Amino acid sequence: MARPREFDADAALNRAMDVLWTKGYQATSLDDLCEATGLSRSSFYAAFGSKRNLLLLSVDRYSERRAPAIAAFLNRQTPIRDAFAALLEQFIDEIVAGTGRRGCFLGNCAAELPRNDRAAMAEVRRGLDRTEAMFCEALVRAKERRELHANSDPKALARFLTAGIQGLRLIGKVNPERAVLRDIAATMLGCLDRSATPPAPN
Amino acid sequence: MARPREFDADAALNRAMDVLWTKGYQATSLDDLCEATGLSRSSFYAAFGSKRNLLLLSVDRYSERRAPAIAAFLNRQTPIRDAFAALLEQFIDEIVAGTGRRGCFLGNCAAELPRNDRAAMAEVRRGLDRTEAMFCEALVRAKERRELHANSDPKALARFLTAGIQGLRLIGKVNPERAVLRDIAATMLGCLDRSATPPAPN
DNA sequence: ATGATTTCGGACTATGTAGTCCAGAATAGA
DNA sequence: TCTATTCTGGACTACATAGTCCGAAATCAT
Repeated sequence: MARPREFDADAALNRAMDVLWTKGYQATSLDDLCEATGLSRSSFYAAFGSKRNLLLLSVDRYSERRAPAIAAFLNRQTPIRDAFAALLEQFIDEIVAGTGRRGCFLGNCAAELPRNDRAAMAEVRRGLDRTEAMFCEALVRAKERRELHANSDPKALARFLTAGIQGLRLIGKVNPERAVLRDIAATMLGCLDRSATPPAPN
Repeated sequence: MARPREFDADAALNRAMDVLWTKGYQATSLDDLCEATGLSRSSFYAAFGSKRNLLLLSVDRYSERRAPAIAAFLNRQTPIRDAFAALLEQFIDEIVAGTGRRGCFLGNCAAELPRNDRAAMAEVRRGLDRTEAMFCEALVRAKERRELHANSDPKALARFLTAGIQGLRLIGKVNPERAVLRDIAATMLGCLDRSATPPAPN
């Protein structure tokens, strides 16, 4: 029994996240956020509480939106090596094209946020843990399919791939050359080959 | 024939770099820098021109200071694999201890700086290229010593290791657990083994 | 000592910032 | 229509910021 809000808080969060991702937290002003979302200051504070709180919401939203995109690669009916190759290839394509030049939002936050902001750090960590877990599950399944050696360690591989992708995307911000990124990705994938079971000779 | 300056510009730059490294560029105020260096505002501007210019100088200084530390590892008379293992181990020790929790200054800058700041990006890139080149030279020497397979690609390996270390240090900011970092480092080193020549059987 | 010259401390400016607040607009129910 | 309730625009506050400026202090050559 009152005036309904004139904006879609969910869409506003998406747009706000996008600005934080592109410009970085510190470099984004409230005016930037209000402009991007179309909200007035009062609506902004009613919806998100504070700039700092918006960051936490944005990090969460980012990893929520990112999960299905990654899952799409990992759930393909192809060898796990090919799945990761395709995933890396897409990151590289986006970097070279320019759209991927802003890096990973989680990585950017990890680099930029002060160490004493424990809540934000925890939120970033949750996001990274999430993709690591997805990687790990896919690798376990691959191991069950005998695509990986019996002595390979899916968890270690997942951790490595998570870190490696962060490294790749970070380098991409500064050095967006396909040749460079391809070298990185190819060598990374070699780690999967190393723990891969060679195709049965019969 | 005039009053001599009362401070050591070189030492001031080191201290300023340290603050930028620890707090990040945007989050560091001129007051922070003046306090850390002991300079007054006028002296600061006389010495460094601007905050932005200090950043460029700091990035350069960082990679200058970092080079010999890395070289010390790579010039050891040990197999290249052991050299990198020791290097990674040290990064991990520093992260776990806390001193390494601020990450790599170059990586932090790459993540934080706006994409349109081409000069700063170029400076960061120069720093990363420098360590990549050092890695590459060491790997070429190792290949000549037959520690690596004849078909291994030192340049690709160097690029991979540069990116991988960035990933490791980034993860370390958020997830400073030895077990995690060890998994990452161990898997990374596996890429060297893969292109290593197995010890001669005789 | 004197004067030319440079450095230093810190006050000052102009702008940008996150966050608050309220008067008026818009709605839903009576 | 009238009222209670919620939303919105934007003015406003209080403070932090990067950078400027100038009088005073310190030095060196003469």
